[in-house]
Amino acid sequence: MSVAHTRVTPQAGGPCGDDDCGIREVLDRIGDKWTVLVLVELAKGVRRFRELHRAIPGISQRMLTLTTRRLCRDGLVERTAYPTIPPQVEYELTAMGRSLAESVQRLAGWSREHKDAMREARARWDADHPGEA
Amino acid sequence: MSVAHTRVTPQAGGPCGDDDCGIREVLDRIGDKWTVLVLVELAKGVRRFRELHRAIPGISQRMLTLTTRRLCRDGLVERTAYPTIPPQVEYELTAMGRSLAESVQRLAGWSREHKDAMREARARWDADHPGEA
DNA sequence: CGGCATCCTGCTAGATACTG
DNA sequence: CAGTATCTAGCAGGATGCCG
Repeated sequence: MSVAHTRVTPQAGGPCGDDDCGIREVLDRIGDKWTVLVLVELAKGVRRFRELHRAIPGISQRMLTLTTRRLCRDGLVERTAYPTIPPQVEYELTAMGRSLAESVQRLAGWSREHKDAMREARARWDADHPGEA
Repeated sequence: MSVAHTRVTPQAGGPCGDDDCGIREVLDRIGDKWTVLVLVELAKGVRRFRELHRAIPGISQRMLTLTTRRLCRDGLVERTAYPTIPPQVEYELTAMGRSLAESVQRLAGWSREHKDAMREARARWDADHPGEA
């Protein structure tokens, strides 16, 4: 994801000008390591910070904070903080966020359908190309 | 996108075990900086190396080579080399590759539909949060 | 033309420690 | 509990030069 994405600066009307620029735009948002996982978890319902943290094994507090913040900034997630003690913060998908989560899950569907075929293709390729790391 | 993705090691049956693992799998393949652009360009038809290079502004030879190779390895692209002089290599989507390109373009559609809404959301957020980089 | 090898850099994200 | 701050490493990706 973001993948160090130093914007591709697609000049309008250029070769890739019309149909792929949109793609890079989404990928700059969901292409990173954690965003989709948060998205999918929130698609199941409202979640507190801690709950997200536990639901997504391996994510650090820092990355969860950064990821949720970016999602909020883009209007995909709504953050509600209750000034209780101890503090309590709830995250919830917005309508747009739910819509994105759906699209993303459709892509996940593709992945599940073709996972085996890809695994086989890779095995075949690796067999034919012995000199690979 | 590969995004330095050090595999999330999702234990089966875990909290995110069922519906997101598939997502990471695709994103590990299309989440990087160039894959989707190549995919989309090839969706338009057979392309030679040079043609791809010109069609995707900003990509380096190295990254184009790496990207096409990964796509070949995964069975999404077929590579045909003609041993002419000078050499000539053609790239073409496989059936699976076309199917993925379609899914990806649907996601791009989402992006185009919501681009403005996200831009506005971001503007609003930035206005409300002055202390940001 | 198409591709590989090498070096170098900047960003992403992990680890750790500290606050309200 | 829900963050923030800092420091660091590792890798993606850019630039350049050579080969068949």
